Amino acid sequence: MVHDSLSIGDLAKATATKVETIRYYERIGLLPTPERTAGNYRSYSAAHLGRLSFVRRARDLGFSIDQVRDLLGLSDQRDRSCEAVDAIARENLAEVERKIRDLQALRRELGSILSQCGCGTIAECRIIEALSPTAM
Amino acid sequence: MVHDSLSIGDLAKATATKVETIRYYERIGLLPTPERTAGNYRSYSAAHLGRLSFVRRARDLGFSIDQVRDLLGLSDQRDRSCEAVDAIARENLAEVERKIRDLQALRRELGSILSQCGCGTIAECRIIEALSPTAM
DNA sequence: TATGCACCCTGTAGCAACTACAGGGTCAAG
DNA sequence: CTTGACCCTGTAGTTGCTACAGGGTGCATA
Repeated sequence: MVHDSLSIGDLAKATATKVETIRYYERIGLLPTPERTAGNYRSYSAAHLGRLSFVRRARDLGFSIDQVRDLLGLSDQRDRSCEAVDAIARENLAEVERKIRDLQALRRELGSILSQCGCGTIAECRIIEALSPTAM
Repeated sequence: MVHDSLSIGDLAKATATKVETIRYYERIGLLPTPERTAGNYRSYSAAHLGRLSFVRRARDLGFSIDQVRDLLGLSDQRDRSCEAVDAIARENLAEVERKIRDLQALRRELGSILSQCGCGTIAECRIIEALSPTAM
């Protein structure tokens, strides 16, 4: 591992992201501006790869860009006051736990649809109930 | 429970949704067109409430409108062929399980940030690693 | 050496999924 | 009978991408 630098296309492939999306994240300050080659090509490191992977997964889990920024801030600004970090972490933890519960309910329901299947029609589908307020 | 009909504002409050968003969902066919009162106000039932709750939660979990439509289809069209339903359920189950794994990794990391806190600064933050490809 | 071809660059415009008015009607309370 | 909270339709703006247009880079290969 002497010069493990990635082109924007490599990074895009490695993270299943569109090249345009990476440039967009750079423009809005979610990814740091990378080095440039002699020919003005962006040149990324493993750190960029890790950060972009995180962003993509967090976005896929339904966090907004601003929430992702907060989460990234937890690792970026470790010289920040502990109270601020704690508040962000605590808030996000509660949301993460709620999402896990919702997804587990959805998984149960999808699983039961699959186990009913192999017959003709669905006996009784409770998929809407799975994510309804009473299932909290 | 004789006449449990809700105004659009009631429904909005009950599901933490903007009134405009509910009308938007109706326009794109995600919510059925409700009854109208004499004064042309939308009048919703408990079924609408359940459906909208489901939509909001699924959206919050990172599913696209089209994916939500598919999931709703699982409960709406129970006369559909079993193979189609099975395919949709199976595909979504895999995605749900991946999201649960990602959220659990994120929860672990947020939890460890909180347990470290109460001191001065963060010892070592692995929040990015929590959602990096190797954590799969 | 040149000439593809795949890739990169900076724009800018379009799309998805809301969100926020503008301009006006409905209705229960006082 | 009017005032304020709510509702209506319609359209324009915002967020988070996504897709070109018009052009440069760089390597293989004829």
